[in-house]
Amino acid sequence: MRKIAESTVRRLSLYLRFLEEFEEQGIETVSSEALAARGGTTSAQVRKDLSFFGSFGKRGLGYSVQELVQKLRGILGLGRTYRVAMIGAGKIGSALVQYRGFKQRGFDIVAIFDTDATKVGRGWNGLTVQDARELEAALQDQRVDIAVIVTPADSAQSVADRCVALGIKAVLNFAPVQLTVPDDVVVKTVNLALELETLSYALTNR
Amino acid sequence: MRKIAESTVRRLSLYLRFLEEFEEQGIETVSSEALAARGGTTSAQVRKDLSFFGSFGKRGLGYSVQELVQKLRGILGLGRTYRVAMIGAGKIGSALVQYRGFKQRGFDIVAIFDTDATKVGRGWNGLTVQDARELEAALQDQRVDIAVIVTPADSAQSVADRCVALGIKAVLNFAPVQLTVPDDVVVKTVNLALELETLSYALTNR
DNA sequence: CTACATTTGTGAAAGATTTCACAAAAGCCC
DNA sequence: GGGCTTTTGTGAAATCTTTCACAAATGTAG
Repeated sequence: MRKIAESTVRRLSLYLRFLEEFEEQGIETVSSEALAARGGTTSAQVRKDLSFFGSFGKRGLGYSVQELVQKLRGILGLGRTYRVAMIGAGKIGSALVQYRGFKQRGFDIVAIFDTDATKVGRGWNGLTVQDARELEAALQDQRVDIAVIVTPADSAQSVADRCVALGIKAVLNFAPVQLTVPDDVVVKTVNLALELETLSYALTNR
Repeated sequence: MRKIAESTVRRLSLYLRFLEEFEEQGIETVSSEALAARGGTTSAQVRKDLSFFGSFGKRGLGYSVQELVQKLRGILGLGRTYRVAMIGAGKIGSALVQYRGFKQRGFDIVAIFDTDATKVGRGWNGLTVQDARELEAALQDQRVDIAVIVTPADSAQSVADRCVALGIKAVLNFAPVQLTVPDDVVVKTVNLALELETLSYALTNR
């Protein structure tokens, strides 16, 4: 498939959210203009984004909300469930585990690890925290699609390396470091410091 | 000042992190090449990014680590402290409050709010959770630079509106909604669902 | 002091993304 | 069915971002 810009994928994901809202409200069709207004972009952008994947609309009418929801789910790969392992049972991990949207969208947390002996063995939303030293043993015989790294900065890279060695191809990283992984592994890093600094920059340069 | 791309600002923020590492290691000068290698970009990109703000290097030698750290701090507006109000005392809020990098970089949390009566009045890292209904009363007579919104999705917009009314010009939003604010207010949204879906897209289209 | 090795800073070229603008399709009304 | 209105899908143009490539500094060694 032709290479699609990350910005496009992010917008598709947003459109999906808005379409789901519309669906709940019982709205049956929507124009690119309406979708754009909801998402703070332009109708041309919406049409262009969708056009990379096909033509889903009806001229003169707009898009069927239901149909577009399905198409976008398909495009984004949300027609299946993903098995997620969380490494790090600290505050952020805890917050994530309880985040409903996770499960709702088909991301099932199937294992949680930590190195802290006081945490290992404790229950966590129906799962038991396992010893991070046993990562390999625990994950060898079960499929994991996505690793969420919520460890301190200094262990994040070594955890990532071990996940890669286990064959995991997608990592969501909350540790404030730049992870190095092979080309066939995708990493998304959520770096709070970066977000704060873009705010600080914006506040300074006005 | 000429408009600078957000991607550039984010990279500057990354460079700063790497330079601080170098500084700790006692490295005194660094080339654009070395900085690029650390950050997974190219030397031309590093030089171009910096060139928007001045010329900080010495030809044939590179950049003084110490000097560049200072320049970048200045550019990013990190030469001061920011007063942060957190609205929502749930798990994510809790994780953020304990995140060291926050205070370390000059972002001081000065107030925490929640609507939940069982949380109001409780101590939280040296602060007392205040009733969110009293947001205006509590913030009217003290400066707040940044609001961090960590509420459920359905109250995020109304909280944002109230922050805007109080004159707050920067918002870091963790609620999974698109916030609408006037042009002179900056919003950064950290949307977990979006990140997961770009991963899911990447896993699907390979 | 000169030749040489580096490495910056920056116009220009290449590449990517967004916006424009309009023909083509589709429904609606008479 | 014909004319009118709406709205898509998409090449082309405009804009933005990254990469290239090289002259200009700067230090070093002989």
